[in-house]
Amino acid sequence: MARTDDRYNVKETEAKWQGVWERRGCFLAAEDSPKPKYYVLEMFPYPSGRIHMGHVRNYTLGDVVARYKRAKGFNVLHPMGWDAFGLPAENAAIERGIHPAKWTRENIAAMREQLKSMGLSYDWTREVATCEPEYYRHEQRMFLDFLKAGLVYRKESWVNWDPVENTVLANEQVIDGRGWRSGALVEKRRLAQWFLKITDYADDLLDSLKTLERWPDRVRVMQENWIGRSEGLRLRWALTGRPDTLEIFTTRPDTLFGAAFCAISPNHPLAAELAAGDAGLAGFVAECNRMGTSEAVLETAEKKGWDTRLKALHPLVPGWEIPVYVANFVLMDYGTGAVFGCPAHDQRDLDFARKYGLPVTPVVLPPGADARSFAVGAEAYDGEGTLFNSGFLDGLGVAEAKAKVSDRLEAEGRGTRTVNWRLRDWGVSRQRYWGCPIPVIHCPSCGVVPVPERDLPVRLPEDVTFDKPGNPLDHHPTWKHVACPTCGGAARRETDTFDTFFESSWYFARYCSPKRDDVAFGRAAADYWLPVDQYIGGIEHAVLHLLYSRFFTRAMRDCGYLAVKEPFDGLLTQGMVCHETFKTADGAWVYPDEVVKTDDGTLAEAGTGRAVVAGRSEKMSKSKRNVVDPAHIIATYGADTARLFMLSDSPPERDLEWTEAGIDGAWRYVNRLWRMVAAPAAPLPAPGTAMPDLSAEALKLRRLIHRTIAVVGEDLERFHFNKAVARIREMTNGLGELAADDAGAGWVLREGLEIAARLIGPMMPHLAEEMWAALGHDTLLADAPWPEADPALLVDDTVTVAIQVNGKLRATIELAKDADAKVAEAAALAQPAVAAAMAGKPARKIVVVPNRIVNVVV
RNA sequence: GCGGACGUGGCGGAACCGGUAGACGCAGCGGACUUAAAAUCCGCAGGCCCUGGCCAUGGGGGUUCGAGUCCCCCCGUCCGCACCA
Repeated sequence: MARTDDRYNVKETEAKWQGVWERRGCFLAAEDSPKPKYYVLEMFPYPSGRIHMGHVRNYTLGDVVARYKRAKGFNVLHPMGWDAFGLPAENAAIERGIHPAKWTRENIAAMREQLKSMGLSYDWTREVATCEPEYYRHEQRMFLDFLKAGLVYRKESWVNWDPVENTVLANEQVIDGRGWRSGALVEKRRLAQWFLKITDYADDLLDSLKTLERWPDRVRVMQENWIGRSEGLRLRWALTGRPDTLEIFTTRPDTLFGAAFCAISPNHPLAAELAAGDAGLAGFVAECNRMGTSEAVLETAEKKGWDTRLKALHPLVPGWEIPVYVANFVLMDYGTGAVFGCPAHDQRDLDFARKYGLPVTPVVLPPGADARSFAVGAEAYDGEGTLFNSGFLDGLGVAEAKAKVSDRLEAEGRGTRTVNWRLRDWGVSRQRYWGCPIPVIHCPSCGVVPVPERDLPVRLPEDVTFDKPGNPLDHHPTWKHVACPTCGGAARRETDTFDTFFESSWYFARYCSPKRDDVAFGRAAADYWLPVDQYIGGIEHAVLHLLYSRFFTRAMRDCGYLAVKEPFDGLLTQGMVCHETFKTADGAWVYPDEVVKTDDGTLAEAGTGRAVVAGRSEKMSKSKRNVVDPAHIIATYGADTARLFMLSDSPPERDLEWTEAGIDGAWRYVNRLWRMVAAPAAPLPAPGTAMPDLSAEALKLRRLIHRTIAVVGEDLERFHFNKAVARIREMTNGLGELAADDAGAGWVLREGLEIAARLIGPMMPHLAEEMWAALGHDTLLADAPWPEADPALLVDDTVTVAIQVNGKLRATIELAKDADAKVAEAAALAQPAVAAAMAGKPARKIVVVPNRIVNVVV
């Protein structure tokens, strides 16, 4: 447990060095440095009011990179700011009567202090908060530039509508089809909204993923799937008794002869038209519209359809009529909002066909199957095969059949080969107060008019109330009423605000010149600093934030803002911080620090004495109360201990399990390091003393020290922080074992302690400075270069070689490095254990891998 | 449902290109110091028979002189799915 009377006084020491760094401006980035630049960025936080362990992990990782790169001689930009618009501020306003602006600004102040207590090497002079007009004015102008460039348009789209609160709900606010606060059944509504044409860049966003070599593969794959390029055919089907046609999109035109139905989205214009004269269908459409807008909900819901009685004529077989259904699983936003179903070769179509008694005709024969007996049971066949039951396509493979049928339908003018994208344009309108106002004006005579540049920024009014349902901007008595900039007549401001992903799509560029009022960022500064060399944040942002930022960077480039097209050169996605959960018998979650061990070894809640059971470890969340407050940990053990724990054990990309025992272990190591310097095991020579003669033991230790420098450097380059910590611990274990107390031992001990301080510098910067000072230096470790290993100490003259018989380890021997294969063989066969394992049989073969193993096969 | 990842001792994790599985730490056990405890230091430690072996990397197959690592099948857990950030 932490004790303030320990010789290493964490509180004072950490505060002292934080003050020194700040006074000396150690971490200010310079634009005129001769050093190479390095821009390291952690995803900026939403100012919820208190930092959580996820922040501690994220910012510790970034700080290690920043400090390490600085020591390696880079001119480092390492900024921090606030993603300050968002829904929680409005919730606070509604629930607790605090104005979102006040709430947000107070939260920022509190969190800034908490971050500062972590000793992070930020250039705080570059801090930004996205909710301030100094920030968002630039994105309003950017939006208008995008508008001019044709990247912005307005269209109607579907939203979750809460009829009681009179507001649009986020997907997470829809629980089982009802509004989270009102409990009212959620409706889908069409609203006119602003969209950014991210699909214009779909090809490039997809292709360029290949160039992002320092991104995790899984993020690239997730983006690839998200963009979802698919090649297929748009195909028009004639309808019986109607002059118009139904256009569907399919990636499987080869299965057309197995078609059993067509299905259109409940939001398809045809569905709306038919519903007008069919109360049953209208009811079905309304039911579908209560389902919510999220894909996960649609895909997992029971597949349901409504037979419109309308028939579509098969495009290849004259006279073949196919029923047209309205189906809840067809998305209006994807393709044409209409599909044809081939039950034999698509699972969803098969489920649908079974439910509504539609025919299941196989048309692709799996390799080796018999055409006469092949039938589809409970599972659709979506693999390769040979076409049958398919007229002119019979005998072809799937790919050939696709080509042939597409050729014919294109020639007949009924179909068009198309590339379809899963990616949809980015809807940026939000019917919310706490966001950046969209800078346009609606005029009854001129239509949509952009706010003239001279009138920017459109400021968010602060005198609003939250007592009525709906958007406070709409209720404001004066704000939305303006004169039209074009005709001067009475007009109305857009009361929607931007999606908060808007702010986070360009903040990395704002940090390049955060103080400029005239432009979002200086061109020269952006050219110098961008792209971000290393970006670090949670895997939960793998698709949206990162994709939007990639799109924004391209859009900004095309509007002349900057030169790069990819914002983040390297990406590290960290795992979550997890903790054991605790519950009482009646299911109430209990905070870990309220759980005590009773005398008989069971767990109980501290206040009430109620029995508590420990559950599995899960992501720390307020709702499950399995949280540990970083502020408390830092106050008790210090920032270095918390940072060390974050870096030890788990690799950064994996989930990390927070444990009391683990933080204790880190705390013990902090103190152990401190004691090694405060009370060294052997007398230390003065700094800079020439190396005396070394004993064999001292030389061996020196080899360990230099090998550690080498491997820790490699580990940090690859973000293997847990391994780096292990290597440093190995080295300090070695220092602790040093027995001799001659001059050579003292000299090597000093070298080892100095190297220890320098290697832990990026991880535990306060302790490292304190050790460095205690070792007699009057310079700052924060300014010291990264240590270099002596190459002469990295090579050993002997190696340990494993000897196997039939692949099983039987002995290990010491051999000269790079010994001849013959020598290795002879040495291996001379081992008694090897002879015993061979049991008198002759060696059939001997595999020698130099410096590693000898495998004798008998 | 679709997509993605992960699975190694009691626990977190090491193991580079297929070459000594379990580095480093946590918990545990034994000892030293202490009146005692805490702290600290030293030692032991995957499992099973115990001379020496055998079995072990979610399960089952395969390739190889040799597989945690490569291939196929299966099981389990977690994450994302467009208005949370």
